[in-house]
Amino acid sequence: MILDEKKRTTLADVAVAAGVSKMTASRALRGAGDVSKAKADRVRQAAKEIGYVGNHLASSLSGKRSDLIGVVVPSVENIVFAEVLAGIADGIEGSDLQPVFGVTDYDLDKEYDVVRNMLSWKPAGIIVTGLDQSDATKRILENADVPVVQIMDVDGIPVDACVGLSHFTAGKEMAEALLKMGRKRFAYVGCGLDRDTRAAKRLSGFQAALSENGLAFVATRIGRARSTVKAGRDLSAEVLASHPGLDCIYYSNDDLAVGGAYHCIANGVAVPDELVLAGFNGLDLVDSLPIRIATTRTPRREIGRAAAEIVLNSNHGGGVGTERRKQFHPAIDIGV
Amino acid sequence: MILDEKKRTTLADVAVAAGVSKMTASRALRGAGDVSKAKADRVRQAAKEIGYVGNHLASSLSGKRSDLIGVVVPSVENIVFAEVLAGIADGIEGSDLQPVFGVTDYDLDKEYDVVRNMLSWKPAGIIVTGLDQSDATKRILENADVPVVQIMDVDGIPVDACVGLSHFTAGKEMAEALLKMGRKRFAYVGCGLDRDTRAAKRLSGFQAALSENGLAFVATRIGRARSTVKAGRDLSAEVLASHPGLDCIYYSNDDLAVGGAYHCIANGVAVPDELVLAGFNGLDLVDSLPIRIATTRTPRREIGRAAAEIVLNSNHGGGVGTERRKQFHPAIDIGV
DNA sequence: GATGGTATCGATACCGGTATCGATACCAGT
DNA sequence: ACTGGTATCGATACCGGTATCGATACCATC
Repeated sequence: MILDEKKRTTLADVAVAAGVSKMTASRALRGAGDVSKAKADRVRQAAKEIGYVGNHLASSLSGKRSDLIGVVVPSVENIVFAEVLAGIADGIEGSDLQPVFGVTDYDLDKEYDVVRNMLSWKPAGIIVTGLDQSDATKRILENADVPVVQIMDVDGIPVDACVGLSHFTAGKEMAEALLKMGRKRFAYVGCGLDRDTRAAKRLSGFQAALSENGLAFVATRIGRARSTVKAGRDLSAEVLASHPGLDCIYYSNDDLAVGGAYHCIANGVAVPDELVLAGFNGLDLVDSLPIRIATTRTPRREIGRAAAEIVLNSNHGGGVGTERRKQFHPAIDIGV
Repeated sequence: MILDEKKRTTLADVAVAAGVSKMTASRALRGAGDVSKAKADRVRQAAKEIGYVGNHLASSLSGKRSDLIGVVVPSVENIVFAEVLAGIADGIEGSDLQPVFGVTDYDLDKEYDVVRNMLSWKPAGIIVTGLDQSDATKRILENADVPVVQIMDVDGIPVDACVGLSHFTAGKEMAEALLKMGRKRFAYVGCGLDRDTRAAKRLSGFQAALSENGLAFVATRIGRARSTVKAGRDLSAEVLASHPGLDCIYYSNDDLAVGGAYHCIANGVAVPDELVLAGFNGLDLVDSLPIRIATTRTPRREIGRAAAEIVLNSNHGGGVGTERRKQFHPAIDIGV
């Protein structure tokens, strides 16, 4: 069987078909200069006819960078990061960049491995979650000669560029808003704070606002499990049982807060009159909840898109013009 | 400044440091045979000392396949696919494969482009959602000489391998369970059925069971928007207003069903006594809902993991031994 | 001692593109 | 006619690994 050769068509095939050299074909297809319009058209035509698809591996190896864009997130199950991914997908739409992702499980050593591994693809850019990597990770990022965008957080010094919001401020502003509503007896419910440094920053911002007003948390419940609706429901039940008279619970995020809402609905706790629940993120499922809870609306998708655009610009125009620090100022929704 | 050379260390550096040839170093680091234990140790030692990290692009270009595993999903915002991604991440853990993802937005043409583009990375495998790609897409998948795993669905003929469940059966079994509860006046609420063929399969399974029992949907509401909690809430309100006396609503998925639940809670509709709500997927947020709704619990994470393992096996052992069709039989949760 | 087999290693040719630089042609200016 | 500049193209050397195959050494067997 001589027919049905499995071999993919290569640039050389295109060149032969168009009657030019490989180099000219390469230039024509990339839109690089130094090709006459006539030949460029012939090349494009030939490529289309024989169904040529470039080999990304070859061009990436040869060229300075690849068409891959590395995305490092702590978890993909968390809808927040899924939405960030969606934003990134939006941002690179039409640019033939492709996202590769790595998951760290909030583990700094794993993060180092993932980043290191990612860099060996010579990505066009790398987007990592948070500003608080280990020193070793930051070092390889700095030396990598690749645009680095740290996302979600801006409370700190970025390696290169960062896009996100101040979690300290977010926590503080939420506390101030709740204080203005007249709330006085606060509890805090959170999960995984030792690993999620952004949640910890929100907490300290919240606490700062409380102590400025001579207050402090009446109760604190920090779970070690993942942040889930179920965990929120359980922890809320515990804290409400052990500390009667609370008038507000601040959660480390919406998932937990929704769990709290479920508990209140099931047990007839009047929300928000008797008790105000406050989360963080402004997820879809919060909006349609039969009761209203407070939350900070984070622009997840926009953050992803902005990060992708920074990478794009860095590759396109040399990256000098781009903003190195893009801070969003999320709105607070008090829940009526 | 001669120091601080940006150049990454390469395999040649390792070879020199270990006093062997590039080829021997390559073999030692990969664990390929034909290397004495003494030299292999020396190479590994040298690699560690100079901090060598292999260049994936070069090895991928040279080798038969890359260390990339392509994942094509219709959407990443949908928590269902995010969980599948998490399962894939689980499955490839420890295998130095990295997932690249492409998003199709349920668009067949875009799917073709994404798949085609993905294949040009010579991935170690490609995981695509669903069995119902366009003919052109199926053709390039067949000819690609790459393990292909189609996920979520098994109602049809896979290109290569598939992992998932029968959506027709899932719909049918749910209907049968609800009929057994004595429900008689059914409504259907769904979104995006024209593009989500699996939801459409569930619907026809459900209808098949109904007509076997001499019944049919009293009302049907098909939205064109994305499946969101909000859409579910709105559509539920509509259908309940226009068709009083319904005793069960089947939704195309849990997101919509949760929206329905929110509507019922807010409007005092007794669930499940007066009205049973049935969704699909068994999401986290359904479990902790203050009222109980019916759902089919799909093993999303397991599907992802199984798909990754099929790819892994195909690369490892030649892939002959692996199962080509893995069907899960999801449990139905009737919601008390 | 000749022969055959196995274990170990390295030289060389790729993989499929891109960067670089020199060659050629054509035009304007003097 | 000669020089200089620009536009266009191609030959060649990589990019950093892996596949292939031949060379060498060492041992057992006859």
